[in-house]
Amino acid sequence: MAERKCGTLKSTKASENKKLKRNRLYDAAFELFSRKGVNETVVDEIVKHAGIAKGTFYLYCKDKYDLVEKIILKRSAYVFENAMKALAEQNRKSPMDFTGRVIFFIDYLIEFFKQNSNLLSLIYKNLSWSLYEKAMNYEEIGEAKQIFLRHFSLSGSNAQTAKRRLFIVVSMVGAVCYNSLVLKSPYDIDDVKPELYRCVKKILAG
Amino acid sequence: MAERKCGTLKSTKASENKKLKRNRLYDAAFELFSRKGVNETVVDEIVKHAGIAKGTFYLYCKDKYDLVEKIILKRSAYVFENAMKALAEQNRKSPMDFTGRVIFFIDYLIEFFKQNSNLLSLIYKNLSWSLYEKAMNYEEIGEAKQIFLRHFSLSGSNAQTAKRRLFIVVSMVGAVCYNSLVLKSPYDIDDVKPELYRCVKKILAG
Amino acid sequence: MAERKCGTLKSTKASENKKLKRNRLYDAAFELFSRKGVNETVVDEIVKHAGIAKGTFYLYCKDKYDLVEKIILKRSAYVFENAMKALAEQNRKSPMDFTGRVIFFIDYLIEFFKQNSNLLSLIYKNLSWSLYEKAMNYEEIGEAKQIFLRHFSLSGSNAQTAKRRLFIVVSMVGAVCYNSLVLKSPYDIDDVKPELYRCVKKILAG
Amino acid sequence: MAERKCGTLKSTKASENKKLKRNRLYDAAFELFSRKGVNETVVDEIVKHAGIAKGTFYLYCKDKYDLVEKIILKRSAYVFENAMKALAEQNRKSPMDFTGRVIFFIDYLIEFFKQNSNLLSLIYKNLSWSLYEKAMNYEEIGEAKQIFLRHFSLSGSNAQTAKRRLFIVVSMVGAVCYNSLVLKSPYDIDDVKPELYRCVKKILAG
DNA sequence: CATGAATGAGACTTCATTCAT
DNA sequence: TATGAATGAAGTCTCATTCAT
Repeated sequence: MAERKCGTLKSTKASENKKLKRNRLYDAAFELFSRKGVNETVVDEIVKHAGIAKGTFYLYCKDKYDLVEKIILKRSAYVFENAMKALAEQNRKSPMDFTGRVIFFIDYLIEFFKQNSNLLSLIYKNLSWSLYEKAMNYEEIGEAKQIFLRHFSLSGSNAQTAKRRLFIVVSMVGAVCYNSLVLKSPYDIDDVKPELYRCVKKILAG
Repeated sequence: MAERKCGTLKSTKASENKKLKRNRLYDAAFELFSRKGVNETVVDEIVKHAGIAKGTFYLYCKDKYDLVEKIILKRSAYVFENAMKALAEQNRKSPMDFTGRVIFFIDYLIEFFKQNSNLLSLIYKNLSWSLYEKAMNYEEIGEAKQIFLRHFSLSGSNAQTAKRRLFIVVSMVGAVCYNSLVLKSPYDIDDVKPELYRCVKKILAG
Repeated sequence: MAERKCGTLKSTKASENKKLKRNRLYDAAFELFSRKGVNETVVDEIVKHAGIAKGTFYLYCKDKYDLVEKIILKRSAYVFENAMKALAEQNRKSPMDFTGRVIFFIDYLIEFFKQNSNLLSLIYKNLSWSLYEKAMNYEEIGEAKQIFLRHFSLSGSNAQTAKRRLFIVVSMVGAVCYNSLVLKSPYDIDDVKPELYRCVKKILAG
Repeated sequence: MAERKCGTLKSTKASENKKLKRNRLYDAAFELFSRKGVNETVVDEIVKHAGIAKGTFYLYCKDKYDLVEKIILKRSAYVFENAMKALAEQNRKSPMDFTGRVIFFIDYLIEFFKQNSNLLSLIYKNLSWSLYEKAMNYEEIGEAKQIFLRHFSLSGSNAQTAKRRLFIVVSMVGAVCYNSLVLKSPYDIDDVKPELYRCVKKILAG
């Protein structure tokens, strides 16, 4: 009887419980996907690490690949949000020109991925255009892109050129990071950084 | 006497047959790996397409992943060899400066991968530092790298900086091509090319 | 309330079902292992006979050889337990001296294996010292050994000698049974029995 | 032309060569069968070790199991022949009674198998009544059995009893050796020997 | 909502045997 | 007689997904 009264309370508790389970699932999956790769991680292992039943897995996602995308989007949004906040804060303290702001933003991401190369690896290995588009629909992520493009449109540049230039910068920085941090190429990211930023500046210089 | 002749003929026929089989295997596997991805391609399908028996598959490679590497290395060496030849030929006809030669080389590769984006996809999705090192041990591939670095050493630049600059250029070009040609991002490679080459020039300019 | 009852019922039903499946698996595997040998029995056949899916097989054992051991240990323990019970019962009805009890015990086993030579065959063909040790950790099996040794220690004999004598008796009886019942040597076990028991008595006589 | 003349010589050479190949095949197979077991040894490995081609394997035996039997019979005959010779020699030097001769013979075999437990293992693991009968048709092996039985018939004993007694002794000694030398039971053969010979004597004593 | 036993298609790989040379 | 590349049936085991409870 008491139980019936607590209907609302119960559902709240249940939904909290659900959220908790989802987080455990996401974290366990991320840890395994990063460490072993998506194909090499089996659902059995994920649910065991998450402490949930196998059937429950399919209550939270369509399949393993759907889960990868969800995790990537969630974590990427989080990083971008923080990067934007840090940029705003820094800019408030000591205003920077456009190139300075871009470099600051890139540097923030590089420093983050230096500590979280797992995530970078996961993103790169599961990249697709469809995922990229989904990401752009996230407010936290798409905003950065818009700011970049707006600068060029304000400075009277051709919008197409601006987009392509962004595309090249992102490709370049991403690839260099991936090679350095994930493929463990012999080029340490800290050694490459000066040269990399020099390149970014040159490209942006128009 | 007839017998002796037969002996030679025999072994020739057999080894020709063997070569033929290997090529059929490599081609069938490449077609499937490119079209469907390595993990999604099953050995059964490869051998059916190649018209060989399943057991024969394991006569030519340790397993599916060994085959991927063999195919990538073989095809990459082939492309690089041709690119080097074309560069030499073109340079003979109308000599170019260093930057011109680099751009020519890059352009040759881009044009090739435009027609063979399957190979580019296969390479990227199976890239690892170990594979990269194996590639560099191929005369046809490693040579291009050496030529690039030699230029910088001759021009009195710092060797470390030269290597890093090469690393950045390769990362950038590779990523742009991959995104354009494989991920089918909305940026057509031909539209991006001018901007891309402008970036390459700026980076090389020192 | 009804729900709570259901809960118990559910788990009972499920676990009963599970036990049933396991027994079907064990029985089918035993039948095939005995009739055709372990190596000649394929998992496909076992699961077909047991009426379970292939995957289910690996829910109950690591592999085919793990299953053999499990079956041998389970059945051996069962036989030994019954032999001990029969011995106790018989001794209660008409008490026997030590040698008499040993012969009774051996005779019980021989009569059992006469009807179940399949099991004897399976045991012998998959015998190893490690399996022997696992068997000795079974209460039902190890106990018989202890009783035998205790007799000698009580009668003041050397413990080492007792153990070796047991070892010889077990080896002898086992081999004679195996040759007679499994290898189908022309020596019928019933014809050899008198001579065999005479040997046992002589050996035990000290 | 010269070749044709040498017909006889050639065939001799060829047959010598053939014999050599057969020996290499037998020795390589024995080494592998002993070390890894018959089922775990693949034909490919045998021929590689023997330095012959795969197809040649089937020129010398029907299949792997046929080869095992051939090897066992050949080696067993060799051991028995030597044991008989040693017994005759020893008996000439200092004549022994029947039991003494049996023990000498057993001891010779045990000492041999102590150095060649591989062979004992191979024999036991591939024992069948049909193989036993083939062995008895070998002069070198069957003779020992006949001598044993003749003794009993001369001493007026029942022939059936004699055969059974032999059967029990052989079973007992064989099993004890197998357990000690092959299964590596904790009972060292040298420790068990005195007790074992005591048992043999008691059994033979009638 | 949650569970986890059961499923079974299908993956990879091995290897005894054949047969054209 | 000798070869060894080719065969392909047969083997073991995995794992995403379902569904009765």
